[in-house]
Amino acid sequence: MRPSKRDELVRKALEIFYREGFHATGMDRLAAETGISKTTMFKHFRTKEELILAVLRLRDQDFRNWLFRRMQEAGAPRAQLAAMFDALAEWFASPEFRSCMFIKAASEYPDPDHPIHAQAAEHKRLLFLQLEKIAAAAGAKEPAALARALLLLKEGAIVTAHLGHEADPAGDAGRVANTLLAELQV
Amino acid sequence: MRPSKRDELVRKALEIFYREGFHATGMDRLAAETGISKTTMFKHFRTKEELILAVLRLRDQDFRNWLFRRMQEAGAPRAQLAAMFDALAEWFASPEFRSCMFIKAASEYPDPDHPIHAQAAEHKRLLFLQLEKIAAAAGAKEPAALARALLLLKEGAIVTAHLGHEADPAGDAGRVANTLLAELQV
DNA sequence: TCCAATGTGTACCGATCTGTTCTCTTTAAT
DNA sequence: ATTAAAGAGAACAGATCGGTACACATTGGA
Repeated sequence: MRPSKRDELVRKALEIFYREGFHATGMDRLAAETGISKTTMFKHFRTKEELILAVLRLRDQDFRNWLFRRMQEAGAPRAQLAAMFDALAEWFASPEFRSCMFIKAASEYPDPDHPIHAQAAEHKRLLFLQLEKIAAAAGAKEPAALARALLLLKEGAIVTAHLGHEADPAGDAGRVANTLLAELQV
Repeated sequence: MRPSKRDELVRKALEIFYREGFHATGMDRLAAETGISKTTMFKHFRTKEELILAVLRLRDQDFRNWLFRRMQEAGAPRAQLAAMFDALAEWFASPEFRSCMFIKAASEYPDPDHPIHAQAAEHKRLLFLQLEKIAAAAGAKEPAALARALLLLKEGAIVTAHLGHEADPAGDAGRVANTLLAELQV
């Protein structure tokens, strides 16, 4: 199995699903827009659901790699935590930004037992684990609590950036985060 | 025009759309589950989109009425702000909870220019205005900034309650909110 | 060179999508 | 009691849905 076409499909499907939504994007349209034949699509993935799961796996890796790389550039653990909101601000400012793919996936597949919903939840769990580590390295008294608080602000900022009229949700979230970092920490 | 059937339709459609999603719910299935004939549905609403817009208007009123009534029961303005997160905790604990209808609507209609997306955004704006008033009444130095921060926490808690594995997102958000209320205020 | 995997193009399947059209029945107010 | 609006029921339209079948082209390695 040459993986090139498969990867190409997943990557292009990611863009289209992210831009248009899961239910709103049919397999025919996917084939037309990617230039990959339906035959091939269904040879690599038995169902649309399997393709979506592969898309979410790719997005999970891409997003976490991107975010934590950006954070690492900030240097010390505490600065890394604050830098998360700078990274978010960049993301929100990009014209392609259309909220978080996993929030959208959970919205379209609201049943928590659905595999797509579960996979989206797994992404959030992995985010939490990485953030908790950094919070511990930053010397937080309660790393898990700090990580949860920062993630609340992150999710809120994403939703608000997509849905609200606010000028700078990432900045707002970052300011709240900074007061938390000043308090919860040695 | 007797409004009873129309209202009944909107109310039942609200439940089903909220539970199953917008694209995932067809008009035929809506007719079957509500017991209201398709003829009647399309007499009251020319398109599915118009029905969804009516559903969102109803949800906006219901939700804001419910939330701010709960908050008012807490008494003083500052206590009202803190009480928002108690109300959220109740909401999250109810078995019907499936995230925020407006976040879901924006997820399924990602284009900000789409009427459904715009209507969802309007709900968030109205929430902000009401919260800003209470923040001002509570004596906040920057009522708008406080309202934005509290809403970030609220949206984050909603998303996390729906998507995450966390035990008590409303409690987490409430604790962060309390530190903000202690700081930003006289 | 030949083989087998991979891919394309196209037609097709039954189901479902939004929305319409028709006839018939119920209902409420004059 | 009459009338006009409102609703039910069911068939239908054209498009699209996820997914399949089949014949043919391209490719890479032995």
